[in-house]
Amino acid sequence: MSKNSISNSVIRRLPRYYRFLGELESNGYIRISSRELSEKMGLTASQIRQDFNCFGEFGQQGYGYNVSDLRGEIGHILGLDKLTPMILLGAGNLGKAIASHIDFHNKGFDLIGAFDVNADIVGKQIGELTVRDLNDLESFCRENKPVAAILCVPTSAAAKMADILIGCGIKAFWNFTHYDMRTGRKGIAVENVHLGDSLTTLSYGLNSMEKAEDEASEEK
Amino acid sequence: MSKNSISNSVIRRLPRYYRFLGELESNGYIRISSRELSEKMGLTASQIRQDFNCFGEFGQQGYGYNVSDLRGEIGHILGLDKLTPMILLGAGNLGKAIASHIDFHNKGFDLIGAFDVNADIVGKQIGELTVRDLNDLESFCRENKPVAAILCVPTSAAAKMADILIGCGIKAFWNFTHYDMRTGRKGIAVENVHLGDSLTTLSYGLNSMEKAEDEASEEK
DNA sequence: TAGATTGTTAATCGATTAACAATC
DNA sequence: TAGATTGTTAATCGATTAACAATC
Repeated sequence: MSKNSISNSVIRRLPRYYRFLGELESNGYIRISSRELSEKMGLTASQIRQDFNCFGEFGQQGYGYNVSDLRGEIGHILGLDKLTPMILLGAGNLGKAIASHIDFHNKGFDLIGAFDVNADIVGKQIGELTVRDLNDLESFCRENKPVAAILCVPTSAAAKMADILIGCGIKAFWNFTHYDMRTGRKGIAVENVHLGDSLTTLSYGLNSMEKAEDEASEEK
Repeated sequence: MSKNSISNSVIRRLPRYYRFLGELESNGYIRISSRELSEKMGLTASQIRQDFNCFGEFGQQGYGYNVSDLRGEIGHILGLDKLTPMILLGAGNLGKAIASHIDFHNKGFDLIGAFDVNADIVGKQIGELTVRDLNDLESFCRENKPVAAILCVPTSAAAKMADILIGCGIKAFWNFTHYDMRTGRKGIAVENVHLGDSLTTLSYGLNSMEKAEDEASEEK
């Protein structure tokens, strides 16, 4: 390994760095110091310097970081300077919305196909894509070699679908089902989204806040 | 505070515990030990016991945990035993999909309204809701007192929209825009989803895996 | 050169794991 | 009672913060 493996905490912050640096660049920033960036992002300057130094020396003492260069480096680390072919499984409400809402090219992917089992959906358009029958999946994969997949199928179908896709050569899953795909399978990258858990967390946040306020007001 | 504040790491695991316990319950489990649960969830038994003990003593020595009771306790901690009225802002592709895809009642929320500025969308149905004009937001809030909001508006409109909503009494935000809502504003709960960052993280995972494999094959 | 700011080491803090006494 | 498993304390591990020498 070139730089012995990066911790998950750091990786989770990289997309946000990339996003902020993009905004800074559009706002005309040429350089930025770790202190200034820390204020904008709500982190410490120390953490920012530590994070960047996992990957190399991107800054210059007495000057700071060149915004455009740094953004380029992080983009490269994230693999955004090439396009991985991706397919969508399940073109219902959610799948369709994801497919049309996300700027895939800016995230390092190219959405090249969409599949569903529902005869009412097959043949419909999603942007420039025509939804295909799931029966055509294998032949499509042989021909077009997609490497990544979006799972928007019903949770009950997720595990089986994942196995089929791995058989077709898929190596990365963006999983929107409630099925907990175990990350760390041999040579498979997984990103579980779990919107339901996210909303549940919000419920906790709201309720614990209200509880704290109630207790504060009782203390008078 | 009853049990001095719970760490974020624990909170993030709670929805997943709740989900797994629900599945166990439907599969007929009456009791489960921390060891058995740890194997199913891919955690350590120690961590599970530590987590639960943040909130009280839910188990019984020599026996384990009663699945249904434990699920109830965690549900209560998460605030799932009441319904917080919630509204949707932005009923485009993504907003519509979220609204129809999520089981709000099981996450402690009740979706009671949807709003958009687009005349083509206003008046359309999302499930049982009719999309309203954004101009009607304030009067709707005065009358129906929603407490939570889903932000599916364009990123450029997010900051202003959030301020308006706070003015209308909204206390919890489920934010799907790219605007980084700073969590920890006075009395406001925020859950940022950032689908784009999630996909970017997948790109990193895929690319770093491929790099590792390339290096491994060079080493022969 | 003097001032600024990085890269990096050391100190602190927090979260996870291990161990075991308490007890069902 | 004996066996099992919790609740909880102590040990370890990892991540964040602070400090400062290196250097632009």
